[in-house]
Amino acid sequence: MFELYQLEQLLIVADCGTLSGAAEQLHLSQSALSRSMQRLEDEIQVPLFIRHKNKIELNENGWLAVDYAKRVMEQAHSMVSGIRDYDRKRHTIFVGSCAPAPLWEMIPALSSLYPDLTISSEIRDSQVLFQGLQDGVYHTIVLPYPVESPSIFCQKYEEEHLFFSLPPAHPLSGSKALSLKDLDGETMLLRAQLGFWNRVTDAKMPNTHFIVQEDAAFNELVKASALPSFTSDLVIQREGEAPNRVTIPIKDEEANVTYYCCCLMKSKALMRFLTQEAV
Amino acid sequence: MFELYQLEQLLIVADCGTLSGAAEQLHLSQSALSRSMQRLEDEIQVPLFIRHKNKIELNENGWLAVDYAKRVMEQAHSMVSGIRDYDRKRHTIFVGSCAPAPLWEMIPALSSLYPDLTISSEIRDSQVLFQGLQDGVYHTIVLPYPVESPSIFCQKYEEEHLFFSLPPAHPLSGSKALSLKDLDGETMLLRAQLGFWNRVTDAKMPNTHFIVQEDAAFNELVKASALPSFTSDLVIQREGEAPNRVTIPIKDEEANVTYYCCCLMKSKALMRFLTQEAV
DNA sequence: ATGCCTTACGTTATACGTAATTATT
DNA sequence: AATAATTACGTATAACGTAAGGCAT
Repeated sequence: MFELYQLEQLLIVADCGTLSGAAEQLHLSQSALSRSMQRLEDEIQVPLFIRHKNKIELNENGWLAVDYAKRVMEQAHSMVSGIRDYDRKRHTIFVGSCAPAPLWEMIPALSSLYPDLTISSEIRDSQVLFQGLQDGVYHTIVLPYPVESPSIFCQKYEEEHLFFSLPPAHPLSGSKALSLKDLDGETMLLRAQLGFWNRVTDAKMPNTHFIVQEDAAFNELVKASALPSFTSDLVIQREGEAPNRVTIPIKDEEANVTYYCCCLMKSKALMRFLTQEAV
Repeated sequence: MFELYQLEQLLIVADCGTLSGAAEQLHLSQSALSRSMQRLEDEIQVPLFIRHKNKIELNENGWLAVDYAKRVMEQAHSMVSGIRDYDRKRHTIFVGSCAPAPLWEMIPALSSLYPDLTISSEIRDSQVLFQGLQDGVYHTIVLPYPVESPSIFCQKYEEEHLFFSLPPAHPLSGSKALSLKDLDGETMLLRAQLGFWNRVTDAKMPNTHFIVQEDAAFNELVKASALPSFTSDLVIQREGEAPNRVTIPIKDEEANVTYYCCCLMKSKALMRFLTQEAV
């Protein structure tokens, strides 16, 4: 049987039109390539080239062979990528969360518990997460409500409480507590990728103009801006109090969420990280 | 990139379950196969085997690799057979005839005119031949009637006249000439693969019982039998008079046919054989 | 004790590079 | 003269076989 490297060479030869050009691309001598193509013809037992004295060109068989070779090489490459993907997935824990905060402790906890595995996380709507858990897209998900199902293991993870983060000069910065609607209509800064929190703000602050900023630049932007924004107990726990900002509790019950960590019952072992200390 | 020989080896290993068994099938030493599979893993950069101290087995990646490898090897094999088929067809003249007799001279004539080509012939119904000519299935066909079409080149080839071949003891063996219906109802010997002649006999001799015999054994059977059969001027020209048989002309006009040789106008050059002497 | 896999080491086969040859532009 | 392909010959590399070692049944 011929070998894949010969098919690769054939494709380059077809592309170049000359052996010498193809040989150069292949970092191979002209003569080596010439003989390699001869061996290919010998293997198939059919001429693939029309040989002139100082010119070689593909004949009809040759062009057909090129078509076949492309398909075989594609197959071979998709074999490599397919297996690599499969292996990667086998070594990855896929986590889906309705909000960013739970991931901050979960990912390190899972990493330290499964040091050989990769943790892949994404923030999605709760319904998408729930469906994805059942479809095997996620190994574990974090929802803002508990799930009751015999096939799903669900456990309370942590709470998060939303606060307004106001510049001291803001008219309401002296308040003890505020409602979401109290700031509705203003322009606010908002982190990107907030997950289900966006549902809350959209519902309760329909007239607010949100300037959405990626996580990385968000804190800088807040520091340099006089616009109100949000923070939460988990954010503060992670990043400390924002300098030059007043943190004011939000009275709405939507501002308080309890996260629940779920996985399929058969993967219950995964949840060991809940009972261990995070690193 | 890995090579096809490694995929072939992988398939045998998967089939055998052990390296030593596979190595034997592959006429290869155990150690060579062991290293070859290690190289395969190195190429894909993913483990394919679970290695115990004195046992090796495919892991999940490995089984997936086997699936892929099967497909790649199939592709490679179909590449070889596809190209060979294509090449063979490029070197074959496909001839279709409504009856066997015209082929007896045509095939040698074409062979001597195109010594590098293979001649493939078959006997089919006239409509099938006509369609096949237009579809490119046949390069040239022989019909029992002329064709008038601007895209088809058609030329008279030769005539054939049907005779009864009777044993001397047959009641009608003294006749000067007979009609097909004169023998209808008897049991007759008939060559297989007679093409359009079968239409004639079926139509005009509906009550006759035909014992059909392959060409090879037909003459022997006729010699040893007292049953009537057919012959023709072209058969006699080819094989000589049958011994101990009386040849009687058939009066029906269907017993006389003129063969026409047709090809697509664009392949008219093919028909040079018509103007040359047969070998 | 036998079977099975891996590793080390020396060998062989196969593909390679260099160079010479021929032919074309 | 320059470009391009093939062929001959010596070489290098990559796969191979043998043999040794470890481990399990």
